Amino acid sequence: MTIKDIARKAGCAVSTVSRALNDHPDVSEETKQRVREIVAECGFVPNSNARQLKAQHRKSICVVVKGTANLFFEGILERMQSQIASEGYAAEVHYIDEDANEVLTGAQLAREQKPAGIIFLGGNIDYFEKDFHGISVPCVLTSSLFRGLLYPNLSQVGVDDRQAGGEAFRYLFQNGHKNIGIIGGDRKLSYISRLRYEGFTEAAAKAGAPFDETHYQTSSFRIQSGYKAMKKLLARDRTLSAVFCMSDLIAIGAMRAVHEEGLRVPQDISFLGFDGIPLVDYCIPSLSSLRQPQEEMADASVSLLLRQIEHSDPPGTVALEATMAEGESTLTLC
Amino acid sequence: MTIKDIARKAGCAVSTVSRALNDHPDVSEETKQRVREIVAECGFVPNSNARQLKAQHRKSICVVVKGTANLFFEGILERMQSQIASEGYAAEVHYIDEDANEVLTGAQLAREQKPAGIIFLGGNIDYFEKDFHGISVPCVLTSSLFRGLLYPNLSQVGVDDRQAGGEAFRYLFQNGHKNIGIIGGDRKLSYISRLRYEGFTEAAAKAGAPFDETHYQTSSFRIQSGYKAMKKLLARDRTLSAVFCMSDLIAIGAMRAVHEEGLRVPQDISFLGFDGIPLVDYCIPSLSSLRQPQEEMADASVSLLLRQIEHSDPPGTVALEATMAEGESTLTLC
DNA sequence: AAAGGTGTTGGAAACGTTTCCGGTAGCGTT
DNA sequence: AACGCTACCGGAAACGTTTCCAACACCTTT
Repeated sequence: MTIKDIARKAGCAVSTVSRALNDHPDVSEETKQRVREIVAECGFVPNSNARQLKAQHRKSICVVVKGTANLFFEGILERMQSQIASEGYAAEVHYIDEDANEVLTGAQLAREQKPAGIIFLGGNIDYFEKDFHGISVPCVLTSSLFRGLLYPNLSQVGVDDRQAGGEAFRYLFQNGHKNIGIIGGDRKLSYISRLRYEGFTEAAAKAGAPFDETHYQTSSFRIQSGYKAMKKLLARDRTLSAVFCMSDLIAIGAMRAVHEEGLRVPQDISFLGFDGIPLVDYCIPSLSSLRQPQEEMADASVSLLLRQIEHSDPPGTVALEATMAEGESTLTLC
Repeated sequence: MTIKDIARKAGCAVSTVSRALNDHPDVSEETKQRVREIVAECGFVPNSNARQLKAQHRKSICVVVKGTANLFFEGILERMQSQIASEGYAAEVHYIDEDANEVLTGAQLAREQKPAGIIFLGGNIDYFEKDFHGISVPCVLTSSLFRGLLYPNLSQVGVDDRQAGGEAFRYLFQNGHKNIGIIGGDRKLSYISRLRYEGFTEAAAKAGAPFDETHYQTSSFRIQSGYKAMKKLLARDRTLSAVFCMSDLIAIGAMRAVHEEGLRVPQDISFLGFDGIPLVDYCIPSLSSLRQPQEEMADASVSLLLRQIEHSDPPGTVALEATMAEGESTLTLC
């Protein structure tokens, strides 16, 4: 079933059918009506490959997500999907491995599929200048605020992770915690982990309570990994009064580890998570968390991208703030 | 940059370049080599629209997921992605609204994009005969085992929900629970909820402990919804000794509600979840759950679909079993 | 020397759209 | 009667591939 068949049935030329379907002004209302009827009757849908081949671009936005089964990204994604759809674009989600190169994936997508734009959700994003050579697709990086990426078409949306790290320290410190542990990503590989760490330690130094390096435990951002990391941390030092976890799932795993060791949260040890996924309110005890504004991140990403696509606006940067959402997992000591 | 440019640079015809790129046997090794070098040098990637337009089909599999931010589907999806990728197909994930018509979405996808196959993950799946009229794309429904769908190209993968419902009852009953509540989906709309409910009540009747209808509380499968449902259930009857929740997230929300009402899990009230997402092991207390085999579901779905696609095998049905994963949330009364 | 086979290549059609360009009919104006 | 204008429509080229068919060179067989 092609446009040709429709043309034959309607007794007109293919070009007329095409114009009718695209609501072109120079085809009579009568003909349009007839074409539309036949199309509806046959359940005809234009072939998108042919359409896009001709158009040389596609009205679709690719979202490259690094890592799965992570309620934080899911929340953002959900919102992005609906925003993208409401603008008349198709959203295509591509999940990639934790350790895959997201920029390369993006570059391949750009060359092969020619989407109207790409959103990188999460990930570490390096090598932009190398892999994106010769590509000029509008992109948004929704993760953190990087410097010196050298790709001229890249917008950025994210919270200020360094500031959030400082916020984490100040919150715990103001509640009387001096002996604090951190569970986060590998600071050599994960830029956001490095930023949050730096923000935290700088605030600590400023407060005259320098962070003890041995209290940093590297972990992935998964729940199992948080559990294991906490066990290791406890094996080294059982006197910690609080732990800052760089994701809520890490914190949930860590709280379980603490529970199994016979310690209570928050009486014996306090926890502070990061992201503010809906789950934090339903943990027992509910988890204090630095909430990243998921909706705003999604909205800002989509609107930046669309402005780049539709009005050729230059790429922009939207810096948001992580806000403290207090739960029951942090004890006030003093 | 098209195949034409490559041909010009290589000093041969476009057809030769095409054959070289597809590793056709009747082009000399020497020419292939030359073409490959030029392609690599220019970073050329063939236009997938043109390719697919010619091929009349795409080497890609669409996955239609109903509902987001649900760790159960995410786990399956993750596995599916890797299986699909390892078979050389591209996986395209399309999330749709909780209340959208997934079959219609699938039909549209089939007609517009012509994927090699479609996997429906979750959802209620109705109207197949109506919406899929005239379409013949291999499909798999990964959710539950339905009857009478009337689409000849549909495979099914899922656990036996009716049996699992019975299993849920027997587990709680054997542990001495007589006064049991259920939180699940709307049985009029959600087929899996109906099946699980029927399995449960039939087993209850058989055991001589018929289920009290007023102990069924309708909910969506989200955590917030589970929380609210449990509050309602408690308002009606505080003497329940156990609650069977049709998803783990419902159970987590419900346990929080119970906690806020000053009851303890499992001493005052026991919980049994459904799905067996990784999170259940990290709850406090850890959640007993009827585990659906995520990996097997993903593997079976992909392999059924591929057999339909590649060998035109007839669609099949894979019935799996939900297995009890005991946690700390159920108390043995006797 | 003619015929046939093999290995390699080029030309051209085809996939299903969109869009440019030109054409026709009907009408009013000069 | 000739002209221009508008409204509508058809033909054909083009998008970037793949693939069928024909062509050619070279070698082997008769």
